[in-house]
Amino acid sequence: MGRWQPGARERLEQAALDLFLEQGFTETTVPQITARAGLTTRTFFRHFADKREVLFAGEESVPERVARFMAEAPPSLGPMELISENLAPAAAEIFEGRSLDYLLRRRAAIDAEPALHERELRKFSLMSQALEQGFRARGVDELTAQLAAEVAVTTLRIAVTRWLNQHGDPGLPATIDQTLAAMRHLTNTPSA
Amino acid sequence: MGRWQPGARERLEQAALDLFLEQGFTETTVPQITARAGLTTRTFFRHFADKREVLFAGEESVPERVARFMAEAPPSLGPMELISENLAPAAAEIFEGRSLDYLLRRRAAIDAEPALHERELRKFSLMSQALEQGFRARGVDELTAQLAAEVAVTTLRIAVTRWLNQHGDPGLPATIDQTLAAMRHLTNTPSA
DNA sequence: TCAGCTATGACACGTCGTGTCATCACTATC
DNA sequence: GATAGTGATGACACGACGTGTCATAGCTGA
Repeated sequence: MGRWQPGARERLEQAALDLFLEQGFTETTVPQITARAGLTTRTFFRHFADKREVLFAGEESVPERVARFMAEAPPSLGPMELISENLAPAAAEIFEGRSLDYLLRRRAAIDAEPALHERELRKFSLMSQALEQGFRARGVDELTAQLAAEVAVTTLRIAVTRWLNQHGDPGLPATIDQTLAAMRHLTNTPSA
Repeated sequence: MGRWQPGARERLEQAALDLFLEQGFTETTVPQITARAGLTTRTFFRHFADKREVLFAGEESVPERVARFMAEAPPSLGPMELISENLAPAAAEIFEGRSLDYLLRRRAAIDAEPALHERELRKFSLMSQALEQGFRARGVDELTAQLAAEVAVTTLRIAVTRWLNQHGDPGLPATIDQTLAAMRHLTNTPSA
């Protein structure tokens, strides 16, 4: 078994997530994962750069999709307009094909392990960099582009967290809208 | 040399930063660092949890200082007021005792290595969690507390980056004020 | 049938990080 | 000023991570 069996990557992802939830990330060794998937250790590292990456596969294309998304938007839209109108559809595209159950299990594994949490922070950082580039390509000045990118990513991240915490109760678009509204309300509050 | 020589920790930090800048983080082995500092490998890991941590020592106390800071602020201040008035002094306290030259060298090392960048993202994440707790302790609702904490940390992070990129040219407080103003302007822009 | 390509297996190896115990230096107490 | 205690360090072994390298097995097309 294993050699030339299709879906090696998927089998590794499945086995890894199961084991991480069963006995923890640190306690799970790569040989354990590959044994369950019917492969060898060396093959694991041919599919994934490191042990954490098995939970983040297939997300490498998000930044470039973000860039394309922004390039196709009407040039007249300001940064906040762009975020308001396109954050929800972009998020939907990112999560398409992933079941809520998988997302919740994945979330549980990530929350239990600081190393995985760090990897997720990098994912959002990369997304923010792509957004910043997109804003700058639309003529936004550097500082505003940085801030707008961070606002978008932060809003998305918090909204997704809340959405998952409620087991997907209000839809993701509705949660995003709520979060964006709260962000506006917060920053529009007069200060001092 | 080494045994009972005072300042082992500082010697390790110095040697590590030098080597990271000379030949890169990955290419630098822990034995190389300890050899330059006149110690053994085992001692390195008694002072730092892992190889990255040598650049982040002494920052563990930031979250609790943030919590104290917020508990002592006048209860009447809203989240954005609190950020506006206290972000700059808090930042100044964090960076006290670190020379600009050290901060720039450290920045260069971190920017050159994704693993170090990830560690820095975790630092900001911890800071954000502390801020969120502080806001909640002041009676702010959960969503607003999350957002306010992220806004504060994002503003601080971008401001520090810009400040360092300009070699500390306008002072850090001025840069923070500029960044906060840009954030207000961005989110106050009418949308759609 | 054969040649070429790609994924996998097998093995060796360097580095990271930890557990464990002995040893050395500083300190306090008498 | 001798001695016991405390805390940092040295020395060694070891498991896990991740990589380099070559052989091998399966698929593909002529």
